[in-house]
Amino acid sequence: MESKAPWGFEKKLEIFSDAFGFKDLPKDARRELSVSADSRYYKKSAVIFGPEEPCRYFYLVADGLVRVSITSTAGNRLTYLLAVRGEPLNLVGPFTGEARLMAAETLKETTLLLIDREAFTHFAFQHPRLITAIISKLGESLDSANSRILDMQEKNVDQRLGRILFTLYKKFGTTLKFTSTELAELAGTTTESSIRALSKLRQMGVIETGRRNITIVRPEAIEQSEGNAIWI
Amino acid sequence: MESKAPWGFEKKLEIFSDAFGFKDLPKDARRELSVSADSRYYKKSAVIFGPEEPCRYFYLVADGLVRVSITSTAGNRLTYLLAVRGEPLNLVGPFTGEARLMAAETLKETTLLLIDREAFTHFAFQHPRLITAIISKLGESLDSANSRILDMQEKNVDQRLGRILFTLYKKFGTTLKFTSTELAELAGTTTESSIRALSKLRQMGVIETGRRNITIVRPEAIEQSEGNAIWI
DNA sequence: CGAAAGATTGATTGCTCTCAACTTTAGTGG
DNA sequence: CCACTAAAGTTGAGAGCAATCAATCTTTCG
Repeated sequence: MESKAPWGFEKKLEIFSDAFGFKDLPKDARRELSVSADSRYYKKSAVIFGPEEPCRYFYLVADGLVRVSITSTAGNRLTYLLAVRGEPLNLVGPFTGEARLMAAETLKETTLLLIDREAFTHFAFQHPRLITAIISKLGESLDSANSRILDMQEKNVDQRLGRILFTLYKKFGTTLKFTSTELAELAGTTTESSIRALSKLRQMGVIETGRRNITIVRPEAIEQSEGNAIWI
Repeated sequence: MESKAPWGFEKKLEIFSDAFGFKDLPKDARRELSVSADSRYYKKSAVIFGPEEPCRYFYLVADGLVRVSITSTAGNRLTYLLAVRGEPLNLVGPFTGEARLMAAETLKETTLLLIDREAFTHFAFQHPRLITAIISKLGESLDSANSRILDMQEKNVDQRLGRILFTLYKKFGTTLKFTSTELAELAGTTTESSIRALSKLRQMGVIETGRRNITIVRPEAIEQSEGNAIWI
């Protein structure tokens, strides 16, 4: 586990050298960013930003796990992104400054790198590659969201949950530390339905389950043949 | 109806002076674009680009109506954007050049302005305002898509169709020239269910219906109180 | 006038949400 | 260290919505 102390220049540089959109930038540019970025420690279940909240910083996960989600007026939460080391939380906010629907909170102890939004956009405009990476990532997210809409329409809960598990498997490996409720918020269903779907997969020997713990035993059984990938 | 002849400089400039993301650019910049843009005429129901097709141009609607949609392997189509004069069809493609899931086809006779993708991105990188507009628009689309996922989960067909009708009303006015199938593809349901929902609204005196024709009589009856807007 | 597109209605089925009750596990304060 | 409590997991029963299948009718257009 990383310490709560502020991160030094070298450690910050290491993140940027390894992170989405930044790794391909010239070293000088990454140094520049490392200087202007502050690290901030969050304990588990801490709120990073809420919906309707104007954007002040660009956030990059340095260590830990962050859930980015939107919540409907009816109270249903849709998890949109589970961000790990090297992933940004808000690609749009820095450019507009405006509030969106999204909220971000930590699912583990987490350290973020923060860059003042104006400083970030000023930097980005000088680096077309970064802009391209941002737009490309937004495009992927859009494709992913649209695929999820189609899934809601034509796939049943079992299939949606299978897709979610496979996506998580690719991102986190065979051991998934999530509750049934968290999976439900990814699959767009209820906790009960997600438990029932997990139950079937357990009986088929595809997964093993424990409290806050799912092990993928036979990933090939839930592999998605179709294109339409989902990113989480 | 616009002619099939190529558009002259002045008419192209007029579009850019009136279009999303471009209207705030300096006049010289808009002139420059008008020179590099070609106009192209499409008849009704023509395919502009298909899925899995690499991107060669940036497209802007000069006149007409274009549907941008994705189709699942099961054959269900989800309409993602109904683009009218001044709206772009593909904000991401020009930057990545890669194929996405989307397809675009005309719903009316349509004229598009095409800009070679490299020329467009080169131009965009020189105009931060345009970049900001693009990223902002992608953010809105993402919020819209996520709202639609939540709607699929917690709203019934009647409510979803009401929201679609109200959104179309704001964009096109009281007279909507769409089939029940097209509405179904917007609301994420089947043609039959969309007809049944329309039927209820007709009986309540909210709309009047005809072949390929819906008139919104009492828009306030379907006005959405909640935030979570949808853009189409 | 024939054919295709669009609109409509009915009947049936099944999925999944909801509500409810209960068990198990982990964590915490006395 | 134990009792208590909250979180998480589990299962069952019931109800309702909407997809599906099927049949029919109307309108438009070549």
